[in-house]
Amino acid sequence: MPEWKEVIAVKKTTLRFRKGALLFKEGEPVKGIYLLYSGAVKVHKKWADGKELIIRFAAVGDILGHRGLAGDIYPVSATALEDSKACFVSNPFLETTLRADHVFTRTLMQFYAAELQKAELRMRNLALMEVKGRIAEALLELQAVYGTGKNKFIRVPVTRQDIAGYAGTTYETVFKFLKILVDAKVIQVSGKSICIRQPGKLVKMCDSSRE
Amino acid sequence: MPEWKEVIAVKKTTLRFRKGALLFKEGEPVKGIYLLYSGAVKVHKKWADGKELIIRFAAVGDILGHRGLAGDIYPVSATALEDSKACFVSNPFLETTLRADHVFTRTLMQFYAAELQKAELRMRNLALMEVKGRIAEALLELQAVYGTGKNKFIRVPVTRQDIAGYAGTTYETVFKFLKILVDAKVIQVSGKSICIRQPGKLVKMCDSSRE
DNA sequence: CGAATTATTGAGAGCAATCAACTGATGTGG
DNA sequence: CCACATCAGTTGATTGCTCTCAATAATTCG
Repeated sequence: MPEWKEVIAVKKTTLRFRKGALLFKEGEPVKGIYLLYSGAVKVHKKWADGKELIIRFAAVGDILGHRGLAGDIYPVSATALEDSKACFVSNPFLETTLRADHVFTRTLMQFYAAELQKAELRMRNLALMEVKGRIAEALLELQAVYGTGKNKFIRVPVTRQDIAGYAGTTYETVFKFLKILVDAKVIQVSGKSICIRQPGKLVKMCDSSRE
Repeated sequence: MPEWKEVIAVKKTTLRFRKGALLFKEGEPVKGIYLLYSGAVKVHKKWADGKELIIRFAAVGDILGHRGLAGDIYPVSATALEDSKACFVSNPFLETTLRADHVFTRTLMQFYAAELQKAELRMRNLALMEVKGRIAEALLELQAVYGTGKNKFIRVPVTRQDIAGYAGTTYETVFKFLKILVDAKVIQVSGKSICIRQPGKLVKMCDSSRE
């Protein structure tokens, strides 16, 4: 866990969340931010018809709920992908820290700037890549965020529904494309775990000429 | 212009940019940030085949190039939509200000947080809305950013190419949909100017049930 | 006035969403 | 133990939208 994040981790109000539990919900008043201690969390935003887009996947050490710093209500929801623990930092405590520790404030600002760059990259991908490419993106992103364990399998249980939610497509489309990838031996699926066997081929199959 | 931005505007190194001129370019080393004094600027990001996505439209008072704070090179380009003036703030000066003025640093951080929220909203729209809805978004966004002058026309010259670039679609598709909107008397076009006559109907025609 | 660029329009193809059907696993009541 | 229901996972067919390409019209510019 990056050192700077320990500044806010001093306040050890650790909360536990069962798989599927909500850390916070879109529209609720902002009470503070969370620092993920263990587990995995998805941040998502609703749309019509029960559709939603997964904004990002958060791993151990990541900050959650910081979007709320700009307003009074959370613009997104956060749901545990597996049993997780998170350190909760209340707004008053955060305020005090921001006022007292200017280095921390600057580091947090740079963290925001970096998040913004990622968001822009993702905006571009969502707008210009076609669905296959976005699904590939989702897989690569999951691996980048959570890493791989034994057998090179991605270290988090993901449903096809989640992949669809991240790629901005439907369950069925994800299903069909994953099947193609499995048949081509580019990836391997076992239960809720996925293993990327040939990342290069994966990218190539999405013909999405990268920047 | 918001007061707080004047903190960095003290340094009056005002630069002029002709319509179409680049303020900075994707991939170039970051030299500083810009504060737009007059005119209008688009921020865009390249992709394959000469395609690009317009990340945002900036109006007078907006900050440009701040994404670069997180890295050494600009992740995006900025191009003047019309003759513009921008106050350039070099990195060293910005560094000094950030170190000295902590209130400014905090305000800038909150600005980032707000930008992040906007980016997420846009991510969701780009991923889940269909093309018509995204074009409508583009029009409404342009009006929100630049406002309207006499005749209620949006106060900036926009090409259909730019609308396509913002909506993540093609020139022809924008052309055809705008024609439908004009025929339905929802909007009005005159040269490079656009006027939204019936915003409600515009939203409805995109069937995109809003949040 | 001719050339080159840009605007406009139509036809066609391809992709992905939707819908519907099927499979198999699990559970429930008789 | 079996018949039935339920539900998630899986697959195919269809439809509609949007991109691409191409052809024509209009405009700018030399």
